[in-house]
Amino acid sequence: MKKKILQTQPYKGTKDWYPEDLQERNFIFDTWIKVAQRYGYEEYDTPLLEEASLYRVKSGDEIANNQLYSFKDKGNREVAIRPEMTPSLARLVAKRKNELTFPLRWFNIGKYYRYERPQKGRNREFFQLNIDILGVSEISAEVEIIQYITDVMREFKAPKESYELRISSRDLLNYLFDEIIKVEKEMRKKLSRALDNYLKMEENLFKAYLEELGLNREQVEKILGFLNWEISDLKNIQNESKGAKQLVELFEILDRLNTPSVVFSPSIVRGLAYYTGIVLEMFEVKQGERPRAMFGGGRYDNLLEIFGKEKIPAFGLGWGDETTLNFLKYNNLLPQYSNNIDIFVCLMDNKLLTETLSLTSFLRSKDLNVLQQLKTIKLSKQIKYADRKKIPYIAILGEDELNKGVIQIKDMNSRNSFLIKKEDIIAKMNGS
RNA sequence: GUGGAUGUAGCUCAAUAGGUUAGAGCAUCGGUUUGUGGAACCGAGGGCUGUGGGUUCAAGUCCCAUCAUCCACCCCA
Repeated sequence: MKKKILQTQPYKGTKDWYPEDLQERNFIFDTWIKVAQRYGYEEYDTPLLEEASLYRVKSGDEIANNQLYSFKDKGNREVAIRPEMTPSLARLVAKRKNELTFPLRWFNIGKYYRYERPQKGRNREFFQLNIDILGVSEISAEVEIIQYITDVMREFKAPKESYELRISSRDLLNYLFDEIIKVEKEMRKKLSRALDNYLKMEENLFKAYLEELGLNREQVEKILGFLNWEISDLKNIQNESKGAKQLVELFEILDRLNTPSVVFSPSIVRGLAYYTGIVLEMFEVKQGERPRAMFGGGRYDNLLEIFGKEKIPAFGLGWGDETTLNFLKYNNLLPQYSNNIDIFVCLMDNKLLTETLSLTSFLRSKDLNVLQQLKTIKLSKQIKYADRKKIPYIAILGEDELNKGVIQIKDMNSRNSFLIKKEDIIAKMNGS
């Protein structure tokens, strides 16, 4: 019988996280968390598994069926691995709606699965930060989340020109559809997708595409006009369009706050699902390349409808790990890898094992991260090992040191070593 | 789901036109005498050439299938 040899590569669309990789990921997570807490947001979590129906309520949604990892459990329940956070968030909020104190400011960093064709920045398993504010219908909610984004980018030390936060409004889009070109439901869907692609396509091709969809010349010209609107144009229609009014207000505030890298961009649409007002999308800007989307978010005021509860105004975003990692790598903003080990304790002789271990325990009790050599090999090998691991100090406790009642400490950078009483080690290491 | 490109050691790549036992650099491990690292020199391990089948005296190389990766669509809740 031939033995089946297993492959070492991970399941399609997933990846392994070696210590160096995990440290990069944690750098992102730590930054997200640190800034979120600075804004008073509280962390929550939900199960990885949910009943599949939670994602199927938006019936007819092909995506929910095709890209959902789902299966029947042993009790014949249809279960799905969560592909996004928002329905779960809605569930948690709906369940305790009457006892929660609004506004609610919550965040979570979690793992998600989507069954789709992997490509750059898009895997089947991915992580996402979800940060949401619930219970505020005013534009100040948008402002706060945008400030959060800006602060995270600042923590990342991302140059202003390396990214661009594009903002638009679903209400403004509806104004275009209802008042300017007057189109019906089906056409809106197709048009929304087309608009989303505007910046990717050449203008002639874009025009041709719109005509192909069945729009007349006049409508096409009006759409192109719309796509070139700036905030100043919105001021003229403030009284007719709620979206325009909100965008004008939002950008006035962002301007006064000197918010970097934010632009009004009428082509931002963001999916079709539940967004109701302001929508935004973060883009990575590279020289000589088309900007690439990093993450997005928006206002979704109909959140609790599926649970038969009263609506709650909400604004939030989902920020993925992979695109962010690519962004930080490209801009060289990731910290150098470090294993955080402070000192390496050599083992000179098996007879000295207990003495050595108690030295190590002592150092650990002083809050140092200590790596202990566990078998006696040549000292040069031990030092080499510590060097490879870039440990800044090593401690040597042999017969000589033991007789004198001292420890030998070696500073790996200066290559100097000195004898010292173990009680004085901490002060010496901090002082030097 | 559609179209295209690519799979050789941990990594980057070689292997004339199909022709011995698939090579090199980097990395890893060991040694250059026994309590002191980075260099240099010497040496070792590591490959079912992604997987399965086919053609052939002979396949890393040609053909088919399959899996995976990358790119462009689709989509992005």
